[in-house]
Formats: sequence, structure tokens, C-alpha cells
Amino acid sequence: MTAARATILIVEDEPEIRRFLRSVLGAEDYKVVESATARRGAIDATTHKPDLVIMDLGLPDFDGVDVIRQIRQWSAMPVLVLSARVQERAKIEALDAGANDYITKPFGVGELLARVRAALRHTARPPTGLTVLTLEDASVDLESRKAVRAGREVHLTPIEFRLVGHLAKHLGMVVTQRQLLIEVWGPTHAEDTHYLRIYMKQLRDKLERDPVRPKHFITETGVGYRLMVEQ
Amino acid sequence: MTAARATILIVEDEPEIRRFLRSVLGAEDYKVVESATARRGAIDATTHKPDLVIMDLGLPDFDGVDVIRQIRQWSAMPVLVLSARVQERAKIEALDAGANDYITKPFGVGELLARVRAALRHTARPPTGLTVLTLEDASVDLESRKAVRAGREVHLTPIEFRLVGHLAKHLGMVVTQRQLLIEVWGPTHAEDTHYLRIYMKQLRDKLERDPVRPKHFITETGVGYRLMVEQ
DNA sequence: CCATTTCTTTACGGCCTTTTTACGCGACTG
DNA sequence: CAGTCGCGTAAAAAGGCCGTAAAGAAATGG
Repeated sequence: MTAARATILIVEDEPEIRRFLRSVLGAEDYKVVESATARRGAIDATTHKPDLVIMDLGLPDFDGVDVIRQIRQWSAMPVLVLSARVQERAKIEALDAGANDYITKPFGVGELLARVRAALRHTARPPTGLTVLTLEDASVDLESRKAVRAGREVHLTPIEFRLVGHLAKHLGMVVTQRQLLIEVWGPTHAEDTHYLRIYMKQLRDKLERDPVRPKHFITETGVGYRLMVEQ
Repeated sequence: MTAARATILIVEDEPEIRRFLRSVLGAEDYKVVESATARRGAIDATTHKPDLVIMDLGLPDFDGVDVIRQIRQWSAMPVLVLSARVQERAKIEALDAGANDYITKPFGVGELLARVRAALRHTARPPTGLTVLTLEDASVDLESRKAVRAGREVHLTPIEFRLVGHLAKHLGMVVTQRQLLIEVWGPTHAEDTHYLRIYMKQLRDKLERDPVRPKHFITETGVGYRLMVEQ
């Protein structure tokens, strides 16, 4: 289960903690945006449309709880509150303002990350933003498992769907044959490269405009395959 | 949106705490269901379909975390973990298993209620609940439990209605066999795929214009079924 | 308590998916 | 230039899954 490049907005005035959060979240492959003030945070939330907000309370300019209320007027994005205040009243106020979670300092890094994962998982209906692929005159919806080509629905088998899914997970990048085989057929078939040739042909026949000259399911001879989308 | 009359399932072995939670939640006008064991909790989750689960860890019969994983195979209902274990590892495990929140004992009543409200608020999703389905010459009203086909009323059995209901909940999307079986027959029948074949045939016989070439109850071989309307 | 409906069990033929097998072609190499 | 390797293509074989029927068990309702 790879982290899916979600964007996280950090609203935190202390540079130390900010840097710390950035490094921790960055290491998990999240895209990180930082705001040092509440005012700035409210703006960045609208401009960057993050997938999650980590909000410190006790900001210098004005109350973070108000920022949460403000965000809740136009968005359901998950907001995790980080605070030194342990009083129950503070927690209730923040949660009822629309926060999804309230973590008191000091906190464990592992717990923070787990709560971030939980929040992202439960609010994002499509777990990965890329559920619909568009290839010229065809499209594949990985979530509802539907594929359409030139207006007609085309049927993909379970293995075909898994193959497209794994290629889509590394969109535009080469995925080695070994990796694809292990992910789709399991570790016992890591060497059976002929499977790939057969199923890649079927996918091309079903989804490429010109199966002989594929523009999306690209062969990288001796290495693997890659899925190209758009243009 | 008022949180009134939401059903909450409490999975907790200690009668004292259970009674305490019931009185607290009952006072907030929640409908409360109780399970004293993990096993019982897993069953009650499927039968009562609560809007939220409060799960104690450290249950006598088996691990509550496994119950969460089990629930997550067929439902996105919010699960709040209540636990005396304060170690970070326990929190991470529970959250990654699919819990929405992790509250350590002892906890404040106000905070618990605030977290319950937060969880209910954030999972309340836009109602995809289509109550009347229209399929060519047939229609099914899930609310009044009436089905009509070519002007005549056709009778659907309880299981048939539940099956249509769950398919309708994910309209146009593939629902896995496992998910359907757990939702309709319960977790103990998660593998009995032949039930689906039989009831799917009955539904097609009753509701499809041409049962041999179904246009609405679509089979996704090796995966599950999907319900298609319109077109 | 009996009749009827509903659910569960069992069996089998056919279709779909997957796997196997085979061959042609182009590129690289000794 | 012949041989090999990797890839694409085709088609048949194997195996599993699905639809169908029918009968037995359980639940329901009078």
C-alpha cells in the first residue's frame, strides 16, 4: 500500500515543529504545504486545496478554531488539530467546530502518521485520485470497474483490470516485468513473462485506437511496460 | 444536520462501563446496541447496521482489531476504539486496521461525545440512497418494498430485497461477491457464492425483460455483480 | 398443527477466463 | 550472416466459474 501523493497543509507558527512535520510527512511521500499563521492557513487551504490540514492551535494572529469553522463552510477536507491544550473543553470546541481529530502535544510520530492515514482513508471516497484513466477515445474507471472505448463499453477481465491498475499506480513510469508479474500473478509467477505479452496485447486490442502502434501501453524492451496518458 | 437517533453499537465486556456508556449516549438521544464479546460485536454490526461502533480493545474472546478488519471488508461505518493501552504501537495497529479514532481510558465524557459527533458528521455522506429503481419495464421501490413489472406487481422475498438494496447502494459499480454475501447473509456465509447465483437468477427472472440476456443485473465473472439502470 | 412460502442444499452442463502451446518477426551479437 | 533473444500474435486446451433446475429443510402464517 503506497502513500498516494496526498497534499497536506501544515498550519503552525513555530518553525521548529514545522520543519519537523515537513520532514516526517515528506519522508512518507506526502506533498507538504506550510503556513505560519492562521490567516495564511485559511488562504492556503483555498488555494492549494490540500487533501488534509494539520492545524496547530494557539497561533499568534487569531484562533485556529475559527479557521476550521471557516474551512467547514466550503469544504469537508479532514482537519487534524495539534495542540498543547489538554483541557477537555478545548478538545470539544475544536471537534465541534469541525475538526476530525485532536492530538495533544507531545505526540508520537507513528501515531500522528497513523491518524493522518486514517483521516485520509475515511474522508477520501476515491482512495487514489486517479480512478479514471483517459486514453484518447477510451477510458477506464478503476473504481467502478468500467471501461469504455469509442462510446461502447468494453469488458475487461479481472487480470486485465489488475494489470491496468498496477500500471496506473506508476503512471508514466516504467514498471518492471518482474514487479508486474509478482503484483498481478503472485510471487510464484515472477518469471512467466509470456503472460505479460499476452495480456498486454489484449489490453491494446481493447483500449488502443491503433493496437499495432500503441500510444499508451508502451513496451520498454528488456525492462517492462509503462502506461502513458494524455496527449 | 442533527445527530439525533443515530444507532451506536457498543462492544465492551465490562458491564459497568457498558452501562455507563449506554446511559451517557442514551441521554444524547442515540439508539444504543450492546455486545459483550468481540464475536458478538462482529455479528451485531452486520445485523443492526449501526451508524457508529464504539469498540473496546482487550476483549476476552478475541482481538477487537480483527473485528475492525472484518467490518472494513464490507462497510465504511465509523469505528471508535476505546482502550486502556496507551502504547503507540497499539494505536497505530488499530488505526491502520481501519479505526477512525482511538481514545485512551480514562476519558472525559464530553470528549467522547464530541468525537462521536465528529465521526458521525464526517462519515455522513450525500445520500446515494435511490429508493425507486427503474429498469426498462420494471421498477422497484426499496422504501415501500414494492416491485412492479409490466404493470403487474411482482413479489420479492426479504433476501431478494436486501440484495437489490445493496446493489442499488453502489449503483453502476461492481460489488464483490464477498461484500454482498457478508451484507446480506452475514459474515458466516462470506464464501457461499452459490447463494448469489441462485438469487441473482431469481431477480433476473422477476425483473429483467429478457432474463437470459440481462441488461441490469450484470455479472462480473470472478469478481461480483453490478446493477445498471437507465439506457 | 398444517399449508405455503422461503431458504438451503445438491447436481450438472456450458461458458468465460486463464493457461498452455506454437510460430513469425525484428534486433542484437558473435 | 547465422543464431539467439525478446516480443507480438494466434489459437487451442484446461480449469474454474456461472447459470439452471429441482428437491429437501426451515420458517412463516393462519
